Amino acid sequence: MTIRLYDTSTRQIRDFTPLVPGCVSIYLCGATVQAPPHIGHIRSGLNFDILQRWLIHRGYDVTFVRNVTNIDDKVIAKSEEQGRPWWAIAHANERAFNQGYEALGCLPPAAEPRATGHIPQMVRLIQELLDSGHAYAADGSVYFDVRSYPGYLALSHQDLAHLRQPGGEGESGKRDQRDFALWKAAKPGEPSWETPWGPGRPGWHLECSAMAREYLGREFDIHGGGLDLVFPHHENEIAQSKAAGDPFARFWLHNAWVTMAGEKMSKSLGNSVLVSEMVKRWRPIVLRYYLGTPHYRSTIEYSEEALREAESAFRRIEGFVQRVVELAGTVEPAAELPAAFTEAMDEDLGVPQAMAVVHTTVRQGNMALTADDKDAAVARLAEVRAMLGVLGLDPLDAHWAAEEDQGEELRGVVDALVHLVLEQREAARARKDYATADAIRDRLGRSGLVIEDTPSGPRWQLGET
RNA sequence: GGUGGAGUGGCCGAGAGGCGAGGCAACGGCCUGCAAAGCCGUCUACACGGGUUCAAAUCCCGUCUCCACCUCCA
Repeated sequence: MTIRLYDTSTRQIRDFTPLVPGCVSIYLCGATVQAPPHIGHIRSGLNFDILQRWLIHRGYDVTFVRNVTNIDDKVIAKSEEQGRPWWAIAHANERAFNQGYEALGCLPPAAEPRATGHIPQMVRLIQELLDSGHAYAADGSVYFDVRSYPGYLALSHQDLAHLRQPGGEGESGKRDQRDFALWKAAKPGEPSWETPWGPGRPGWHLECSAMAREYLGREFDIHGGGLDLVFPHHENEIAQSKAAGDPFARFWLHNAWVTMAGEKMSKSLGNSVLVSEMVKRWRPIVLRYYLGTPHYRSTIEYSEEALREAESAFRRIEGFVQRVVELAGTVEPAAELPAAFTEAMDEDLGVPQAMAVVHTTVRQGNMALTADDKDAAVARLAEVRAMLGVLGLDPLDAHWAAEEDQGEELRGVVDALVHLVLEQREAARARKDYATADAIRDRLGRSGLVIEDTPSGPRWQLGET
């Protein structure tokens, strides 16, 4: 069974065969760090994190590069607005992005190259494009001549003749308004780097062509990003790289966005839900479940209710995990995944169908628990852990466990205290003084503790927040 | 104007010609002193109008609504 992926350029799901057997190279367009991330940005990182984890699980040696575009018009505009250096703004936002990725359990990339750290590579690429006649310098800027590259717009299946004429404000010397800047001449006071064409800064798009080549070579397997990057960003990357002779990416994967009241969440629309805010209100693992469970090519309509549902659904899974661990101690993840799970994931990352397998396995595990079949329960937990592990959602994984550990000492103290109280309640129950027993349970409930009586005695846990 | 995407039960969310994905909520049952948790069951849906087919949520034609991109975007 091979992995199949939806390729934007062919508009169909096709078999994925890596360039180098056993190895997969991925370039993901990460952040333009002009503002802190909202949950849509992190969804993108999360979707590709799941892709990476799945490829690793399937035995590939994955090289995952996620770039940081740390210089652009908006970074400069904010710098002027706030009177802070451009690099301080870029770096603060880059840190916020990384905190977001980290909070949601995304594996760190092999490299996170920054645009401004690769000016020489960009200059080299521009020179190649000038030499081959695909680019021209004008007024200190360098533009890409879109009409010189016949494959232009193949990814988005558009026709140059049908594009709306762009406004083209502030860019002088363009031969065609549809040409795009490889290099932008510096205006007075703007950050700039010296080049043969004068001081300036990279145009958006160039950094990705230069850095993908630097880290992954002239040809690599998968290039990813949000759907809104298809045009112009990825089209322009393709034009630059292919015109310079690079075969470039073999598969193009694009994730859908998160919407608010039907509209795309975006910095410019001002309908963003910041990751830093969400992490305060929801457990990160629940956020990951919420953002990572729908199919990556489906829009997620943000809603509080859906998040609450995610919390309930995930708690059900956690409840099973906890009960088996209490019964049998820690259970290692299974080496083999259920076949249905693997089939679902192989087909363009069918996470929703894969989650259905998780839920079904949880139900079987709960049945085993009820039937006192410890071996079966342990086996189901091993499967559940393995499946959740691939999705980055295993509650027993060190990443999430560390989070819980912060309260570990306190938890021990609370446990001792609660059991002291529960002993009184058990005594009351033993003498059938249910009024007292229920009063104790209600009292604990008001403190946020949910008490469950089980055949092996009472247990407690924190209620939903 | 060009290029795409979407509309599925109370809600979320898969599927893409024939076997009720799954979850959340609700209700009924089992279990429980009562709960909780869990298990079993119930709720038979695919925007609208036509058509093709033995069979359509799925294919075709048309219509409506919403969203996105067309040089700031994940």
